[in-house]
Amino acid sequence: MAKKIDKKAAILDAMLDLVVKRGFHDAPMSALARKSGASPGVIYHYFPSKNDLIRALYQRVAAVKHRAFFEGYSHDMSARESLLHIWLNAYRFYRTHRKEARFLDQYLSSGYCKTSEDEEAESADPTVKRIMKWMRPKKHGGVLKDLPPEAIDSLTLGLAASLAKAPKAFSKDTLTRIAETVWTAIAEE
Amino acid sequence: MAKKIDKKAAILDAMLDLVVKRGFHDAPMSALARKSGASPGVIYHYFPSKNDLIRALYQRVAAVKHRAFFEGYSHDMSARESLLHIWLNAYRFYRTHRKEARFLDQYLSSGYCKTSEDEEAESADPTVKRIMKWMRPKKHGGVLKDLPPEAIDSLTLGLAASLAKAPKAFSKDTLTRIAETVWTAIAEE
Amino acid sequence: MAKKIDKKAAILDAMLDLVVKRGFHDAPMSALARKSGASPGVIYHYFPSKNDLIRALYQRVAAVKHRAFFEGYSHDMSARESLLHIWLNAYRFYRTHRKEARFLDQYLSSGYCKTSEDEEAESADPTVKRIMKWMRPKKHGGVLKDLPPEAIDSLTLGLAASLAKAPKAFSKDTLTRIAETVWTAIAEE
Amino acid sequence: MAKKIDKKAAILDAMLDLVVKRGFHDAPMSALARKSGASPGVIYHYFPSKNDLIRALYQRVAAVKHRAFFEGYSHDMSARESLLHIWLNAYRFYRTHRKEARFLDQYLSSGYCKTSEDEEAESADPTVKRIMKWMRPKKHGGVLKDLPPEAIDSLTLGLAASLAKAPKAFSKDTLTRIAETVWTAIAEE
DNA sequence: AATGAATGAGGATTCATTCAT
DNA sequence: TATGAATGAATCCTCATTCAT
Repeated sequence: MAKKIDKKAAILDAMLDLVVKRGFHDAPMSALARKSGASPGVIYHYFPSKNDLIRALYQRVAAVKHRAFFEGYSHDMSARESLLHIWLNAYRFYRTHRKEARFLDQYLSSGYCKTSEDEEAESADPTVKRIMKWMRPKKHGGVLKDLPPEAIDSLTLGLAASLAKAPKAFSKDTLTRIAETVWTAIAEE
Repeated sequence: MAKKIDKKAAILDAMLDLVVKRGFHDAPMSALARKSGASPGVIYHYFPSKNDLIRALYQRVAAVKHRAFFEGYSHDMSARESLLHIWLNAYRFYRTHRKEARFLDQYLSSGYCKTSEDEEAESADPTVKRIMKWMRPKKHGGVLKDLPPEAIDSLTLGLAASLAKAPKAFSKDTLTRIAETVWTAIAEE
Repeated sequence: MAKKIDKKAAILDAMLDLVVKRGFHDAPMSALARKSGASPGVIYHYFPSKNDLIRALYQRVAAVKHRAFFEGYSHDMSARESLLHIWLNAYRFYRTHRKEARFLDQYLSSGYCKTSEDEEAESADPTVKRIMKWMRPKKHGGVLKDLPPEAIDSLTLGLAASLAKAPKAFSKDTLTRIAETVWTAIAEE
Repeated sequence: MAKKIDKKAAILDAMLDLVVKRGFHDAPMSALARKSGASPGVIYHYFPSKNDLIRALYQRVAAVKHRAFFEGYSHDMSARESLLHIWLNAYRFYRTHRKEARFLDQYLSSGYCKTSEDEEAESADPTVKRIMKWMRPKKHGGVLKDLPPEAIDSLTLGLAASLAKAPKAFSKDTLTRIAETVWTAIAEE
């Protein structure tokens, strides 16, 4: 039964690699079989279809990302502390999971996911809910300037993702400085 | 001969639509033929292969985007004015060319382009060169805070692109306010 | 009108080249157009179809070959002289028309010609008829040993064709010696 | 696993038929699939491409031919006996394998084989090497007259192939007589 | 006569998926 | 569970041929 999990994981790993290296177009099941060491037959034993397999991969990656983002986060942090903490976590995740980052980019832009369930799952999480409470403009009960949510997202997590794509990693100091700059820019007062 | 251009354009238009609606995976030439009203044969008369066709589409889109970004820009603008101007142009472009925006996202994340020629062409432009001169940290001869280029890019054009993805358009006032917030955040002093 | 002939000839020349270089499979009209400098349209002005074009080419080649074989032949030669003369002509033709030789090989083995008219035309020639009279076993009124016609053909013209395929040309002396050896082998007495 | 071989063989058989009946041009994979009873998919499971399939067919045919030529041959035969034996074998092979003969003609003249590996394999065989030792002019250590190798080949195997193309088979007596005529013609003394 | 864009059936090949073993 | 041969529709692309100009 450990085997089961291993094989499933191996298949997902191989698909991750494949999609990152060659794109969703040009990621055939035959190549997946070769790469993963699983026969076409077993792949379909574990996943009902290619679509399901890819969605499963997305969910695995999303779960890992979610865990990484909130690692070490505690409810008694201030809004500022929370943001800085999560922001650094995000950078670290994107930096240490470059394949996953590239996969997410592609998955989200490719329209491979037709359903909107994906995000719903995310926003159902109580921790996320709590954070979202103050991660919004003051006039909506939060602590931030009056900026559209898209702007807030882009200026925080979007920035972390962009920075993680740089060829070299940034020092914690640099990152903290940047995070504080951002905080100043978006926080009210 | 006007027809020639028309047909080529029609094919590219149809491919843009197709990729945006269904993704690079699931954008077969047969569907393109149907959509564009061109026979499979002629498509290959105009483009040597599907790859070339997609690259040509990218180049067309990139050229339009480039023109849009610098529309109305003049060399006697101050750094601040330039940024605000281009930033608004970018937002407008992404807003009025949503298909193009989605295509670019997908093209760049899918690895459909293996060559790096694409960006090189962009940065060879003299206007871009001139702007890039001051769009960098003060210590490198620019007017900005000491931030990595990825951060600058994300905080400016990345933000514009994100905002453009919002369901509703923002008023010019809102946009200007956001742009100024950003300027304050990244400009030195 | 000289142009007409030139263009037709250019097309046939190009096809000869094409077939010899790439084979009947892989000799598309598009390549022919490129090579010959004629547009697809004109090719179809001169030849009703690809099949006809190839048959026309065959006929041109066959005619040239026929002329070459009987060049300098005169009716007052003895059987032995005739054979030697024609045999040397054949060798010379295959040697100086290597493309034509390769084309003939291919044309005849490929079944591109479904009709048997091709050979009929040849054997209708009065000169050929006269020669064929004594190029047969004595008991059928000829001057040769009792060998099947296939053997005679192979030992004479077949041999000439084979020799012509050698990398280097043979001297006239060598050829004459070989021809005499053959004559001795197949002539009665 | 016997099935595997069967299917591969069935595919090759069908291709042999196809090429012989319709030529290399006009031997589409679709027709092959129909004829062989294999789906397009499996054909590509067994052979990476049409080219490889045809080369494989050639190699199979060449191997059969090779075996047939040397059937019953023993090293203690005299040169004369060897030649006669192999010559008769050759005739028999071409006579009983007319499709194979036509295929070889076409394969070799069509330039479908670009590689020269094909012949190399043949001449690496030790039996062939041994025979080739005396199948050459006396002055090169053989037992034959001073004739170019092309001539020797044409006068022996070429002749056998030609005879086999005759509508009717020849009696063993006739063949032996012809073989002896040839031997006399090419052997020294 | 000449062009070359246009056609669309047909070519080789791939690929998600199934199924006998 | 696992295999990998088998399927056949769908893919990208070609090619003989036509036709408006």
